[in-house]
Amino acid sequence: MTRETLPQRRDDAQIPAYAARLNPPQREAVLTTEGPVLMLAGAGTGKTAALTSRLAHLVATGRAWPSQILCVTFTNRAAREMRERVAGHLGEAVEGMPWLGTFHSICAKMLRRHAELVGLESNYTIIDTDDQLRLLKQLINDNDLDEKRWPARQLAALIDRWKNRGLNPEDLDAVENESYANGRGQQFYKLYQERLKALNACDFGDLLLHMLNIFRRERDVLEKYQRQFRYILVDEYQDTNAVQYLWLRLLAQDHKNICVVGDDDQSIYSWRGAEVANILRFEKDFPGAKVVKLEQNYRSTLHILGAASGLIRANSERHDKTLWTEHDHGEKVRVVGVWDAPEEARRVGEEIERLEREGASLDQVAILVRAQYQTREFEDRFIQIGINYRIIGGFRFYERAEIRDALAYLRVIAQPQDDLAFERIYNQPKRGLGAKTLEKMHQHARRTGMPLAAASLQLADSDELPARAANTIGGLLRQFLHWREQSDQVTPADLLRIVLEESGYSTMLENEKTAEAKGRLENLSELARAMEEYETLGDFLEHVSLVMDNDAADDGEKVTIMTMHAAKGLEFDHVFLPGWEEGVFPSQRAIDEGGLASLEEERRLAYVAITRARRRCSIFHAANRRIYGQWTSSIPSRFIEELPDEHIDQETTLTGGASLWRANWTEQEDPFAHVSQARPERSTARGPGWQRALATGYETRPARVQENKRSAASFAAKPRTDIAIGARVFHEKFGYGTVTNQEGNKLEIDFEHSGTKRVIDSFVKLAD
DNA sequence: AACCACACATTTTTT
DNA sequence: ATGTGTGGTT
Repeated sequence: MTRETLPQRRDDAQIPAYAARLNPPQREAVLTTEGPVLMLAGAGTGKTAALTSRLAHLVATGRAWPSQILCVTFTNRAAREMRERVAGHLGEAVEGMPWLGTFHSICAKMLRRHAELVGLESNYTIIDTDDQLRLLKQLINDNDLDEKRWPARQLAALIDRWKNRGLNPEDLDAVENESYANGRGQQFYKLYQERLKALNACDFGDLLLHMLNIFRRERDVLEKYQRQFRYILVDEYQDTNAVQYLWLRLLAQDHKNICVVGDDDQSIYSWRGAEVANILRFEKDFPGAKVVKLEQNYRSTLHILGAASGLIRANSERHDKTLWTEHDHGEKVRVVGVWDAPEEARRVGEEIERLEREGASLDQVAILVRAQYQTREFEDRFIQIGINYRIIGGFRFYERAEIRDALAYLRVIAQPQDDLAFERIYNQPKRGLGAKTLEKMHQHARRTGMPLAAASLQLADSDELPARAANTIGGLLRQFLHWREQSDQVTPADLLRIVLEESGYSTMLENEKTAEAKGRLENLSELARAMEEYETLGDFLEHVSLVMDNDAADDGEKVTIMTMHAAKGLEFDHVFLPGWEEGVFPSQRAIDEGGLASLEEERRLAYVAITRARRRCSIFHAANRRIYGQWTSSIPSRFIEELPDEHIDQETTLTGGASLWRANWTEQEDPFAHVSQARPERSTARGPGWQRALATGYETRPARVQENKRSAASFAAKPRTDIAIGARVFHEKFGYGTVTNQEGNKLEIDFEHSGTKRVIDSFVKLAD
């Protein structure tokens, strides 16, 4: 961020390298090591530089070892950037910082050590939103609630909100409880938590909440961490929610060496529980806090800064800051009105081509949109005219079906209690197992309290299932036992390859001779490749669940297309901001639901977006746009009017000035007339990765899976004590019979009408 | 148990 | 418009 070299000072000799390029406020923030520090850092004012220098300073002056500093960020990207820059300061001499990471990854790490305190094992699974939703659906259906009337999504959102606020089920008040299914909110929250515990799993919110609960309940654990972390640094403090705040406060309350950095003008996450209030009341929480304001902007030209500052001034709830810069005016922010969205994409495309001709790097060009659906228009256009682009966010690598299937296999191997994963793949590839078999397995699992996989294995060893299904299930489960043994002996990547072959998953895709299947296979070998750097399966799975970003091989220069939210913390020479229309930005939701508060949040988002630009910023608005397949006309965003005139240049492709804008488009006869050019086919080009994967090859011989009595037995539930050899019993399917043999909870029964069968004790009742 | 057709919501944003 | 999830059909 700090690209400028400040005038050299005479006393340089006494200033360590990491502080030499800092301005006076930054330096103050770095050198004030003891006690609470609040760093109010406007956009582009070099807060990361200050933060990383502070880290370097703490280590270099011997105040703390890297392992004694807790440094929390909000996103993985920020953590990565921080790590790299600290490494730059400290050199190779110091081993990386173990406690630098996102709230979630740090809590996950802590929780592995203390899992037993909240009823989990240390190899617990972190489930994602998808699994969470499936789980909740099951709960809702099992408890005779109409999922149509009380959607799982709604419950998921509520639970998330509660967890963000640090509330356990028993902490809910009547109002909260009432918010789902007529007062069953608490009941379902509690059921959900119990279910997670049984699955040895937790969701994202739990990572924080469990650790907070532990800190609240277990003094000694808290004190251990309080002693360990002599210094605490928090990035993007304006984005912290209640749990994060409480968690930090507990950790810092002893020595109070906590330094938080943030900017209330860049608070754009209130919808997920972030409380700007946290940053506003920091001085009350930590009396005597040193407040440092960073106001010199090193990033943008004066016009860009002026436009952004003018816009944000329209907000009422904010700390007034005066950003200034030594840069020159540069070009004014351009505001361009066009007829419709395709024209918008054409214009942006043309300008990018011009920038390219002028020698600009595409890596320095970004298109920032309000919502994901806006990316499509640009994607189509760029494919057509051949501009390289990358879309950040959107469909993620780890969310693709084949990747999730592969991960599900690995999860079952790593964590036999992971029912959700097992359910996902028990018939994938198709094994001829269906809903009926699943129902049987569920029943048995519930009756015995065993995990689904274990219950299924036991079931398969009995005669409860049709022979074919039993064989299939038994075979699959024994494969899992085999893979589980392998998992200690081969690398995670090889394990995946073995599993994909032996399970028939690869074969399934190979038989499907479509381009799509090829792509899937390629994705899977990409996954295996990505796994090479992990030593244990557990490490890899944790990485996958916490670090969902996909920075796979980025070859060549590309234009970046992403949401404004995702762009926070980034900077580009050239920024395009399309879709500044009422209803798109500010979004319709913000307009009709949230009142002033959400409108101000949208405005902060606009501020964030504009301040990403270093040299040039162009704002577009279209008169017509297709949203959800519907053509809609719209008027320019109110944010455009709020930009100070002296910093912008307006233009429109329509006849007449901007003032006639509205009259112009309403009178146009046929808004659809020129919109109908054919779209090019989506490119399906595939790299050579897939052929390479085939050529490389590996053992493809099917597994020879031997009986594994030991592991099977280790799954077994407690045998019943009320049944003995000779007892007369009743079985729903086979009728009455006499027990002729008992081995653990497996019975051999001579049935009066069905002959001799092996069944599981929980399936029979004692006959009277 | 696999396949197909229809209805439906979905589009903010992320760990 | 597009994708998902449900329900009905073969």
